Amino acid sequence: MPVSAAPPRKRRKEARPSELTAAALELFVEKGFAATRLEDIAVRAGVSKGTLYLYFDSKEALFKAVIQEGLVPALAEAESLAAGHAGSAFELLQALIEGWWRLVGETRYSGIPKLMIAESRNFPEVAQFYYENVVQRGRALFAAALQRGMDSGEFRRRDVATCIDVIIAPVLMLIVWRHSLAHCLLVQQEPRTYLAMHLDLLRQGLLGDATGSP
Amino acid sequence: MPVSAAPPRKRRKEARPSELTAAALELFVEKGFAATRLEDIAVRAGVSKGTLYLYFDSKEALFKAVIQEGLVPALAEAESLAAGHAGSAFELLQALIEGWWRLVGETRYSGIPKLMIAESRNFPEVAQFYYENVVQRGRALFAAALQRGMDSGEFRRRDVATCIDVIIAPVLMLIVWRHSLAHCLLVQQEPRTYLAMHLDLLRQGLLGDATGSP
DNA sequence: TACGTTAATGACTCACTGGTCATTAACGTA
DNA sequence: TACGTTAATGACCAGTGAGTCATTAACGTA
Repeated sequence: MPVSAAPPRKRRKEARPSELTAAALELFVEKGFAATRLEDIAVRAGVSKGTLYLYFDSKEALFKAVIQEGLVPALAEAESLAAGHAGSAFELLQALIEGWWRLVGETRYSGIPKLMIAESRNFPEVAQFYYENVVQRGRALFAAALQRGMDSGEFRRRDVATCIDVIIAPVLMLIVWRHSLAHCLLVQQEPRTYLAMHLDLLRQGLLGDATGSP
Repeated sequence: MPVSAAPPRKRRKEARPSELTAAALELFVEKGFAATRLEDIAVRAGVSKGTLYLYFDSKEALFKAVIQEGLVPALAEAESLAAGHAGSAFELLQALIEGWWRLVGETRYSGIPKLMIAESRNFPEVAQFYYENVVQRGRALFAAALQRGMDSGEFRRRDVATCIDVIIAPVLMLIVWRHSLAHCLLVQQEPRTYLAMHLDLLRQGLLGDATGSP
């Protein structure tokens, strides 16, 4: 009887890839691409390093898979959410921010923006993909809401593209913050309070005279 | 006569450290800590790797020096700028954001927030330093402006701590964006336009009834 | 000019990790 | 139960890069 027997192997071809990308996401977000060891990813996924190479050609291929799977589903859901919305433009904006928090902020995928910020310049192709398939689609979602509000006179007229980025920044910063400095500080700000404040300021900032003075 | 003579050495004990931290800052911001080679830093600073070790004990020590020198002087300048300001609270806010852009956004130090976002969790001690000596001091600057505006009735009453973070987020995001995704896209947004939009939305969001309805 | 001090160098070491592959064993099937 | 397929393993290899140190040469001084 061996003192410490190796745990019995399991053959789970179907489940491995997603378990590996899940483990990789966590570690890439925490440490960054270069500082993450494949060995650690494998261990976290409950396999050996060799197994990882059955499913991914290289460390970089694994990284690409993590980004490609990451936010695209959440975005699709957000798009259908927006399509089925019936309230005012501001309520839609509110729903989008709320949805962003529920679909991304509270999930493990909230780490992806931090990861892309850190690694964009090391992986321009991945950055390109992320820009086209996440950033632009996310912007379009907010842009539609803004445009609708301006056309109906609910919002003041402003440059939509610029306006979007200003509106999204606090929402993005919130999750980036929680995955970076906040992790070392135990000074957890309450996310809902923060988002409510953002919407409160926004309500006054967007609503108004409707004259569209530039 | 040697075909390719090594360039003559120069003895410049005083200048080396700052040249090394400058080179290190650029490369750490671009690639991250782990993916940056000390050899590359040395070459960019015009010295050999051995020389680097005359001035810094280790790669991590160099990193700490980069962060510690980085934003502290700019912050001191911003503090004196705020102390000498005489206009309305909103004008002070405007001046702070303008100053932030001039003193940080347009300099090489604008990369530091991106760097800290990427590396905080790998260097909790450095994160702690950064939080206490940069984040908190920066917040205090904005907090004073906000508090003044609320006390005088210029701004609506809101929770100052939360409000600050919402206000700072777009300003921070602007420079983070420029050091990450924007670098791969050539889709350069005009920073001044963006900041003007932020202030425009803010003016409406902060100013108002002064009744302080929560 | 000759000499001593020390800034600067770059070849070297060694630990580490991405990637490989021969071997092992889990599981379905006959 | 016996056997074949293939998922899984982990020892191994090779390239890389942080950190060292004996040697070199710049510069101030006598």
